[in-house]
Amino acid sequence: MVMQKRLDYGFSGYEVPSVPRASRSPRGRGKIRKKPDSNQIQAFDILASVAGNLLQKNQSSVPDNAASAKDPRSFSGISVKENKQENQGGLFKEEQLEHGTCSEAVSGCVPNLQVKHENQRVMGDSSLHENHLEGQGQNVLEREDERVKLRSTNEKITCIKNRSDGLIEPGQKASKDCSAENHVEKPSLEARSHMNLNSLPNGFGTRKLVNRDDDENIVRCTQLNSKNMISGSPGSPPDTIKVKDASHFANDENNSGDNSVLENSERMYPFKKRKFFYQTSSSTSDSWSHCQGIVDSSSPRVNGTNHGAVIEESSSMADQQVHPASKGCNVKLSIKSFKVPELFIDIPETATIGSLKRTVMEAVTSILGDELHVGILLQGKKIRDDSKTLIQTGISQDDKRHRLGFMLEPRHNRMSSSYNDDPCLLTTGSRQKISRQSTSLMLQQGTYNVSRERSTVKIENCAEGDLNGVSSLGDTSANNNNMSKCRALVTVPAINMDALAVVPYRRKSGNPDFGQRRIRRPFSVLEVEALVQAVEKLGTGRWRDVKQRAFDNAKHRTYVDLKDKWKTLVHTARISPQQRRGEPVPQELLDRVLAAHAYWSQQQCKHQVKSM
DNA sequence: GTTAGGG
DNA sequence: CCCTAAC
Repeated sequence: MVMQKRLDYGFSGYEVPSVPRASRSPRGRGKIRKKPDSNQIQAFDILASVAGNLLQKNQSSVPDNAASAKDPRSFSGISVKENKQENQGGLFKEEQLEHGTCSEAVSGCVPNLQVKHENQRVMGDSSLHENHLEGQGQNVLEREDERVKLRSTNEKITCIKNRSDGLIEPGQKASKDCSAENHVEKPSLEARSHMNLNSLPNGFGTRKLVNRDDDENIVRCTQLNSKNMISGSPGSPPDTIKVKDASHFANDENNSGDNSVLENSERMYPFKKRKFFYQTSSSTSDSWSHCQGIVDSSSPRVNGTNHGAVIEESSSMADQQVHPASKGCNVKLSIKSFKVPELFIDIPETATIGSLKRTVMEAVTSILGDELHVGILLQGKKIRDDSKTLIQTGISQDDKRHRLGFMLEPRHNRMSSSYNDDPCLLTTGSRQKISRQSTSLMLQQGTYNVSRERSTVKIENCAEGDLNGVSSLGDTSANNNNMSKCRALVTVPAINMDALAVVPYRRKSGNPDFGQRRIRRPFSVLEVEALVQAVEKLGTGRWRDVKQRAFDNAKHRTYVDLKDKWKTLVHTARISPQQRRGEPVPQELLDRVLAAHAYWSQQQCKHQVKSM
């Protein structure tokens, strides 16, 4: 579907100047007040917080799967039996496509995270900058049973298949240093990556990385013929393009078209500001769908198979550890990595590594952006009794291999009940699946145009990031091909934007005590376009209508959000491109913003004058 | 419940 | 995004 005709810059397309109710004169409404303290970190979970920082820093860091190879159950969310398969056995699947494919596990390691108990001192690198996706970390490829696993220490995911792309090939030997097995079960999450929509030329093949979760954590890399992507010529391999969170955000049916929006996401979530709240929610279901953290004894390197997957006390401490009785001995833990749900990524071959990183990061941050609970696993078992001391639990003992694991569990995992306004609302049936893997959105290869079949896209994910629905702009440009076809594995009947845009947290329903700030969800270019279009038509001051018209299905976008976005767009349009941040908004859109803004401002003035 | 604005 | 006065 195409995004709607572009409006002429003329104002002919504007609707009759309906001045907003009671022409609001510049009455100073807002008032200055002290900023809420709500931001204070509340009962927090240092682990979560640290993890957030780390992620923030390493934008694309992907958690390491490695972990508990021994205890697959730790990840979970998924059925236990699946877990039992353990790694080696076939968790990786390879899929071949006509044009070649490859499967790989994608995993990344979060930089070492060290947590010192007692004093809660966090060591380790926590200073990451915000936008540098590149450059850190090294990719490690491992080959296993003909399957290639890719692991990255920091944030890279490499698609191994085509040489043409210059990526590492499976056969190539890559340095490996990361843990080897990580096939633990994890929830799957799909992340669509539409990389720079604007910058990608049309018609490029798309590479798809799929990390599947079902029982296997695998990532498939599929190459598509560029031609196919574009035209979808018959006989061509099915496009496996995925839609990111498949969220279509708004569709204005009336507007001749849908305003579907593709979301580009290239932004990072502001973990800096994010707060993690400790949730006591009881259900620590066995499904740790989100992330699992693995604490590893300090040293990064591991042996053969378990690189860093297991947690140990830091060696330094280990030596000192005395028996349980000894008090006063701090336990140092180094969380080597947190595991995240599987990621499903489709990305054009032409996308840059940076884009890929961003995409992955986005997916990861989306997951982590949720309200999290930290779960502790000791030798595969979840420790639920929060009142136990480390010593009692055995963590402080000198056993060097505690296999202590940290997991980040999204709150909504357990839910099932209150999902009212939660986007995650899916039908019961689908919910079941969801509960199984709360964070995953899986799309299956298929050939269909997302834009039209949105309703069938399914999602199970908690990603908050941008999940707005998106549909390809038919003609607009480079984006078209990107996501021309995708199908969700799990399908939920008619999902609405919400479903697509799964927002993990429930703000008000949960613990009222902790009003959590909503996660930041930058507007995608498509959303901006939809907004602009609506405002052009309706004018400023009718945000509710704008919302209804263009973002009706995007529950996560309130009219206030739209109003705010418009405000920022106007501001953005007025500043120099160099000063703009975030995902670039096409100048053309900004021009429209200014034009519409000027027009409606004028209308408002006229109206006011008239009424005087 | 909306809108407008400052934070 | 949040918060809230003013509607």
